[in-house]
Amino acid sequence: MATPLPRDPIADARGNWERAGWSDVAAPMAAVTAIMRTQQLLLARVEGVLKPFGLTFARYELLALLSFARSGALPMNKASALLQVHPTSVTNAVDRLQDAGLVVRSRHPTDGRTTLVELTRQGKTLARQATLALNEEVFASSGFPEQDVDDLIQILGRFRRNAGDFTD
Amino acid sequence: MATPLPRDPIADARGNWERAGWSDVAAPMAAVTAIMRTQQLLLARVEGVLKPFGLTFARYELLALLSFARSGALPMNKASALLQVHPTSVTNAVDRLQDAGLVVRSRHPTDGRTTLVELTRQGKTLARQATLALNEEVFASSGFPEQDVDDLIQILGRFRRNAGDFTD
DNA sequence: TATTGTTATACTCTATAACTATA
DNA sequence: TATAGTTATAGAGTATAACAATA
Repeated sequence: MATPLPRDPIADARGNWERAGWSDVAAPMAAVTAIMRTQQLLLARVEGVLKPFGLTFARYELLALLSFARSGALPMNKASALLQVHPTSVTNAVDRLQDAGLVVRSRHPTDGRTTLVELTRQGKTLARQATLALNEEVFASSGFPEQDVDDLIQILGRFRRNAGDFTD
Repeated sequence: MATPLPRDPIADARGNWERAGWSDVAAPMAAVTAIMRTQQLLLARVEGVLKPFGLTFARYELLALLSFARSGALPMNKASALLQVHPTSVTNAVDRLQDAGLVVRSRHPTDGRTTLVELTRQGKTLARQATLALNEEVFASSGFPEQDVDDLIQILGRFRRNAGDFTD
């Protein structure tokens, strides 16, 4: 971890915005910037935990998704939709995971256009191990007090719904 | 924007965690995942606004930082520290911005090891235009209600301080 | 010796476009 | 015609290691 700065750079940026005459948007600017930075910190932490497993966050997310799929298998486009990433990103991730022996592709029984992805036994095991590591090393001490966790879930849930992520 | 999902995938993941017996970390997992997704949505929005200016978010951040520097110039390592990115990322960004005529490098007057970065007149103009566009098209309607903005700034500020970003 | 910055290299993820195969 | 997926290609950011120059 780098040396802490003597001052909060985002609070400083907010001050700069206000002095420039943009007071009306200074707070949202600060909030958006803080989300960017927080994501960066959390991602580094998560990837640090996943690295020993040979996984990136994107690939872990796919493994985790599959591990909770009822039938154990998902169509590529379903995975793309649920993970909210581009279809080519899924193709890429599945390629790597398949090379690592963690997933296999198979044909859809009735729709010949569709490719299914499924965890191998090895993939199931690794997904579970990686999840336990994340639970213990990241989520159990996330750095957010309990009330903040609840507030974040509410606030970001409203935002994501508003942004069109889901209708629910 | 892709078709909204019928259900919130993060709420579903939280339910999966609880059913797997990981109730104690289900909420922090959901909060962390929500931050990841929110960052993705915001970044896409920001980069969409910056694209017509030929800027990425990383390069814009550097321009904005320089535009608020008192002397108008910053050492590379100072920029790296304030933006909280790797020094090679700054080298890379400055290379591109210099190619575009938006910044120039110069020698530090007293420390020969240090390289200063400074906005050109063109860089100053573009930084201002891009900022006005972001203010208008992103921050003025960020998708967060005013109270949520304030809460986010508080919650994420606590987290970042706790993570060692700043001491303040 | 320590610091600053660059270079070379490599590895992510992402996106567009063109293409095949199937419905 | 529309959909599903792959391929090729490109570009982004990031990181490590080796190196040069300076303190």
